[in-house]
Order: sequence, then C-alpha cells, then structure tokens
Amino acid sequence: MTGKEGASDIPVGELTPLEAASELQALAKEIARHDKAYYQKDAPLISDAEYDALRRRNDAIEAAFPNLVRKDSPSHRLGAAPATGFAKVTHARPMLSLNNAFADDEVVEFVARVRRFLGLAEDQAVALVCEPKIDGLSISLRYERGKFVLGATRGDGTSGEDVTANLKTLNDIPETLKRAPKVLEVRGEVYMTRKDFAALNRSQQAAGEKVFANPRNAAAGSLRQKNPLVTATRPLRFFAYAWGEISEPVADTQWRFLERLRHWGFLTNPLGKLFERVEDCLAAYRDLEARRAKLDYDIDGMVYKVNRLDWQRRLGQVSRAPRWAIAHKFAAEKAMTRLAAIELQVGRTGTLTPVAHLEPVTVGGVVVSRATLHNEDYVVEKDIRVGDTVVVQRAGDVIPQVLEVVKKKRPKGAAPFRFPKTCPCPLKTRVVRKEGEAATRCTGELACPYQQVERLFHFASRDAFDIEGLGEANIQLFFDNSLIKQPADIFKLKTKPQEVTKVVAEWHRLQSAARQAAKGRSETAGAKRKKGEEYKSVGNLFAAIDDRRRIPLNRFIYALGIRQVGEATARLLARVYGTLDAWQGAMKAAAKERAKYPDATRPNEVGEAYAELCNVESIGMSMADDICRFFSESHNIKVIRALEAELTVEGFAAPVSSSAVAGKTVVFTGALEQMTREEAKAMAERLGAKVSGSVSKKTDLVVAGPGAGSKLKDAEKHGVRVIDEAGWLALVGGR
DNA sequence: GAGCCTCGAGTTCC
DNA sequence: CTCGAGGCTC
Repeated sequence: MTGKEGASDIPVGELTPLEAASELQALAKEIARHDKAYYQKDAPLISDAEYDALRRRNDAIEAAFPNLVRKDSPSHRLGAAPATGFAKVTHARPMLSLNNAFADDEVVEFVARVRRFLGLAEDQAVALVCEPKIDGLSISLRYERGKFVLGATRGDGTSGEDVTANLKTLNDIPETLKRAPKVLEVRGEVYMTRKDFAALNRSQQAAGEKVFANPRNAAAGSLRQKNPLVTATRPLRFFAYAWGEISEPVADTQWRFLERLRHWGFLTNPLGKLFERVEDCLAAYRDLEARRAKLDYDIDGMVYKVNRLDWQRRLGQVSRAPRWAIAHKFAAEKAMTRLAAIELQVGRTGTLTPVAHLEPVTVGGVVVSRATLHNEDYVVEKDIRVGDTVVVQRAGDVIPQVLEVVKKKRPKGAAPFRFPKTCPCPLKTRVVRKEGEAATRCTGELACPYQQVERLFHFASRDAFDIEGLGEANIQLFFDNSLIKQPADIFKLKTKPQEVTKVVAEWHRLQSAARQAAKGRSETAGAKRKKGEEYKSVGNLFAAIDDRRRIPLNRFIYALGIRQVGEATARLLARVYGTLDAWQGAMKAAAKERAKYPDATRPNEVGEAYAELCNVESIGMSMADDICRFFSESHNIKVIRALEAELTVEGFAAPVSSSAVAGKTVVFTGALEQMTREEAKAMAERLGAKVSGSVSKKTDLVVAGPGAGSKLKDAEKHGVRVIDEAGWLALVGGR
C-alpha cells in the first residue's frame, strides 16, 4: 500500500461535493491508520513528508467544503487516536444473568430443585444469601497483583466495553487491594442514589443539557462518558457482590466471600442476610418490599444465592444462568390504557404478527405506545378487541406486554378481533395457519414486497453483514426506488452515485418538510438542512458497504435468511462444510435428493448428502427440509450467484491440527463427569473433530459415559471404536 | 413420550 | 424478553 492512498490528484477546486466527501472519508481512514502505526506501534508506514501531504490535502478539501468536515476528521485531533467509543473486552469468565421468580412458590421450587440436584435430604438445610437486586449496571473489575487494571461493562455477558478510566473516578472502587490473589475479578453494580439523581438532573436542566429518565439511565450515561473528567463529576456508587476469574480460592461460602470483599475495601449491600430456611428468605423479601420506597436507591427485587461454594460449583449453570441463584422480582408496575388499533406486521419469514397500538401511557418510567400481541391464539385467549381498555406492563421491565382486558370498560359494539385472511401487503396474498402451529404466514414468500424488504433488512443487519447506515428506513427507500431488489444490488449501489444521492436528498427534503408540518412554523430556519449533509451520508454508506465485501462464511449463511437457520446453526454449518462451495454443493445435492423422495420419513431413505446434513448434531429433518426448500428455489440460487460476483466469502480453514482426532467424526453419549457436554463438544471441535449426534458408518469414535444406551449398540453394529471419558481425555492430552 | 435445553423469530424503547 | 418449536436424552 502506498501512503498516497485516499488522496486523489484532482485539484480541490474541481471536486464535486460527492467526490470531496468520499475523499475526505478515505483520508480520515488513511491518516488514522498512519497515526496508529506511528503513535501506538511506533512503526511509521510512510515518510513524514508523505504524511504531511495527506494532512494538507485533507485541510484543503475541508477549507473548500466546510460542510463536509467529518466528525472523525483528522484536523480535529493532533496525532493521538480519537476517543471514538470504547474498546471491546472479552470477559475472562462470562458475566451470567439470573433466572427470575415472581411468586413465593417459584422460590420454594428453586430450593427444592437445588436439593434434588445435589441429592440432599428433605431436612438438610440449604443456606441462602439474600441481597437486594440493585437497579444499576453490572460491571467487572479486574485486579492483577492487587492493582486495578481493567474495568468493563457487562455487554452481552461475553464481552463488554472497557471503561477503566471512568471507573477509576469512583470513590467506591479501590485502586489497590491488600493481600489479594494475583488475579481477582470483582463484580458488582454501579448505581446512582435517587437524591444524587435528582440533583444531577437539576443541574443538567439548568445547563440546558440532557435530562435523564431515571437513575439507571443517568448512571449508564455517566459511565459511558468519553471524557473521564465528566464521569468524575457524576455521583456514581458501587456495590460489590460477585467474582469472575480468581487465581486462588479466597472463601468457601458466598457469605465469607462478601466479608473478604469488605476487607479489601469494597462496599457490599448492608441489607444482605444469610438464612437457612426459605421462609426466612421470603419474610426478608416482604420486608424489603415494604422498605423499598424508603431506600435511597432503586431495586427491582431480591437475589438468593446458595451459600456453599462447593455446591455452587456442582450445580453449575444452564445456558447463561447459574442453577445456584435466582432473582425474586417485585411485581412490575402496571398501567391501564386504551387499545386504539391492531396492526399486522409481516416478518421476513412471512409471519403475521398482530401489534397493539396503544394510547401512550407511562409504565415504569417510559412512555409505551405499542406492544406485541404475538399471534392469533394470544388475542383470542385474552379476547382483546379494538377499543378495549387493557392492562399493560413491561416484562422484565423492558418489553411492553398486554396482560389483560378490563372487560367492564369495553365499549358497546366492540367486535371480536378477526384475524385477516390476506396479507396486508399490496399483493393481498392468502395467508395460512398450519395445523398445530401458532403462527399465521403469508404465502407470498419471494413475491411479497413486505417480506422482501424484511429479508434485505435482515441481510444488512448487525449479526449478518452489519452494514452501517443501511437500516430499515434506507432499505425501504432504496427498495421503493428500485435501487435494491436483491442482496447483490447493495454492492452495486455505488455504480449509481447520482441516483442514490438524489433519492437520499429527496428523502431528507420530505423528512424536514414533515418535521416542519408537525412542529408548525416554529423552526423554519432551523429545519433547513445543511448543504452537503446528504452527500456525506452517501459517501459513508458506500464505504460501509465496501467494508463488507469480505465476509466470513457463517455470517454469509446467516444473512441468507433460511428459515430455522439462525446464528448458531449458520456457524455450525460453516464449520462443518468449511467453504461456500462445499456447503452449497452439498445443500444442492441434498435438495435434489429430497425432491426425489419427498415422503421419506428417515434421513437414510432420502440420500447421502441429506443424511449427512441431518447427522450434524442439532440438525434434524425439520431444519434440513427448510434448507432444502431454500436450495430448490432457483431464485435463491441466483441470489447467491449474484453475491459471489461481488464478494469474497471466507471459509473456515480446515483444521490443521496434529491432534489425534483431527478430521475424525466423534459422537458423545451418556453422562460425562469431568466436563459438560458443551465443553466436550467445544474441545473436540477445537481439535479439528466433527461432532455428530448419531452413530453411523462414518463415525470414527464414540465416547461413552455411564448410562449410554442405543448409541453404544449402534457403535457395535458399525464396528466403531468406543472409549470412555478417561480414554478421551488421555487421547486428546488431558484438559 | 416426557422433560429439558437451546435456538430462532418476533418485538419495544433509548 | 418471551414464546414456540426442534432436537436430544432418558
């Protein structure tokens, strides 16, 4: 790469705004790259003179097109990297979430389950630590050799954002710990008291700054400040209650762990208690509920944790929640409002979802105006009618849901809701509800314009191609203007810059016109859009699209939007088949086989490729059939072919592992004692083995634990080698 | 065949 | 976050 990349030779005076915008973008990227190389890696890629030329070119264009100056413009900073967002950090141990209980008997059942799992007698006590559940933000603090080195938000539980600098400004977070293990991660909740929250909002308002909706939002906003000096002025507090990675055990019970935390200088919640009987826990819960309003911080329930850590270890976790803890939530705040209308939305798979339009009402601190009604059964069962007064709450304090109808307030003549027979799309396609299924689907499939837009939106969405700037509104816009009809068209957009710019400009004009109409004539001048804005966003969009011309196979598969193939299954398929060509070939073959034997009820009766697909663990005939259906549609084959012309799809490198199981197909059966099935599977895959769910003649190895049944017999039948867990561990070289 | 678990698909508001 | 459904185990 040359240093000149990003700079063109066109004299500044002859640049069109569009060219200028895209060049500024390229320059920003290029200069940032050199800054990083120079300042962070101490390894400049180009000479100082070349670097200066880039900066001068940037400054000249900015001088000629002041409207196009970018937020991330190199002229806004002097060398040092800009503070654009926070670095992502992966947690050494995932930050788990908690299962919820809403009623007393669910808590009783929780304890019973713990007893059953551990094989304890009825009369054996299960001591529980009870603590209020603080309504704040979970964070993780990493200490190495007693020094605070890294603080991160919870994020999705696996990885969060590095907010170390901001956390260092909190008084409640010690900078150093005495007599701490070499590595210690302390977890807890950052929160703001109600009093501090009110004071902060008063000063925000006085300064004409943003006012926060509630203490939690204020705490979150304060912690995500780019400038730690701002965070320092915010009254954030911290309660510690758990741990992540820890290099040596420091306690044998939850309760003593909390004591250790206090010795290190952390604050733990003063209302925490230790009980041996569930009844005491429930009494403490009711006591807490009664005191809730008087506390100076928001809480949303009580958390119960099994006290003994050896039991916690044995209980382990399911999915992302531990079996040894549960959150007993307070009843969610409810509100009544009128249901004005029921709209039908069409999802990308054609599912028709009824959505309630509500007269806006405040529930739990936010204004709610829409709520999902899920499906026909839900509406019928609750007998929800347009015009009804309904009770609304926010499930888990987030998603609004319609709980029930206040029948007494039903207006006369309100008719029962009739699920429509046709899709709301212009084609008015007939809809069907399959026997035994809850969903009603539009049969328009590929032709339905609503579904087409949804599929395109899915294609560009975060977990698929992740194209910034191509959200639902833009997709709709480009679709309506025939600029994008199928996924590959996205990558051809930049061959029609004028048309794209025109469409976007027109949209902006309509938007501001609508805004003006809504606001009256109060802001005639302010609503006028700066010249050049739309050019800028178009340039950004093209760059964002170009960024995705290389794409990992798993994302590619997911983006196609095959029914039942979500993120997890896409990853699995990518890993098993390795390359786009291999996968495509196999799927086409399977589809052909299936077309020949549409009535077969067992994979083997269909064909080899189909059976191999079904043999992948967690893929059964239902999923295989949906994949085959996708590949038997010539339109879909064309969509993929068109994409191939635009993209590089990165396969999964064949595992070049020298391990004894590389390339082998392994089946696990029966109970495993030293590791979970998930761990075993992950280990096998890491070592290059394929993990399958059933034994066939293609299986190389069966790992059988106690209680193995039919698969063991299958192994004998096919003459497959069988080993136990210890044998497996020996084979792959321990843990 | 029941029960557990995971995944997919749909949704809200900031 | 919730619901429904598919797949796996026993």
